[in-house]
Amino acid sequence: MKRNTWQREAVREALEESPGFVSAQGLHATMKDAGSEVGLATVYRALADLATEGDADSLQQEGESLYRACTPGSHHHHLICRRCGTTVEIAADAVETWAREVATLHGFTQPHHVVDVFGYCADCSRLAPAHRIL
Amino acid sequence: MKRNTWQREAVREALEESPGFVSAQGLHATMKDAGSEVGLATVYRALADLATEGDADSLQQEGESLYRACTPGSHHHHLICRRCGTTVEIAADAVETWAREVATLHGFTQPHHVVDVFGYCADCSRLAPAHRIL
DNA sequence: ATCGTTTTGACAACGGTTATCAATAAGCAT
DNA sequence: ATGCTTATTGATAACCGTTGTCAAAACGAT
Repeated sequence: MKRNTWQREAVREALEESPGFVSAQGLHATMKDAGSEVGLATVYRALADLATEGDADSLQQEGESLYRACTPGSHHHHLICRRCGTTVEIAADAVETWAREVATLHGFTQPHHVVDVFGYCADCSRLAPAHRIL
Repeated sequence: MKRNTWQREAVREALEESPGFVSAQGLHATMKDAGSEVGLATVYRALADLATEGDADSLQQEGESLYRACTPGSHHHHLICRRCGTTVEIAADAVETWAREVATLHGFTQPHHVVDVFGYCADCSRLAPAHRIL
């Protein structure tokens, strides 16, 4: 049976207070700074649980998993700032149906999809002129 | 100045002969089995170069980077079989414009996007009935 | 309070990737 | 061809995020 511990709840709360996507290690550091004495392994486990339960979104960037609290049950995608990490949730039914259709068209079943848009948010666009070509 | 070595060319050719996405280590093993004596580090470097030059697509799955040769210059996405790795290149102008629009709408600049669809291809759907719920 | 089972957490181990650095070889100039 | 400069190679070590280990702690039912 699944048990409720203050650690898991602390991770959930810390995640909800984080503005954008955070890494497990980052969240652990934040929590430690805030005085919460939670083990690193526990943070990893709690985040993985939250993700499988649908209470958190996760994405992979540069070899590490990033997490973000999300409204449970709703399927959506993200618009993420490459510099500051600010994230906007975006829903796009058109993309959902497109993904399903293109999969079926090629005989694929049980389709999943990964759709994320990265860029520089308004603020960071202002601060950082294009010294990055991409 | 950029130099041409037989190692880099060997990696390019091995990648082009691979049917789906391959990992750096997998490609290295394949090449070694085929008698090509190329260092692992070199394979990593060559694949990274190919990806930045636009001659290879890359995606991240389960903590590792996978690569695939692609027609240079063309932007497209993939429909990937979760079981056998077979890959279909898909073009979707609708998704391209959608990504650009949603980014601009929220004030984001220099938008990139990651759009990949995973599923079980026709063959694998037949072989593996749904003992995986997702 | 007691008990059985789950969870925790410090640390080791793991796996993919990158850095190191001496040895090699590509490409240019002569 | 020869030498020279410098990018590249490759064996290995280091790195870093993540997961396994396992004894100790604690949840929840009784």
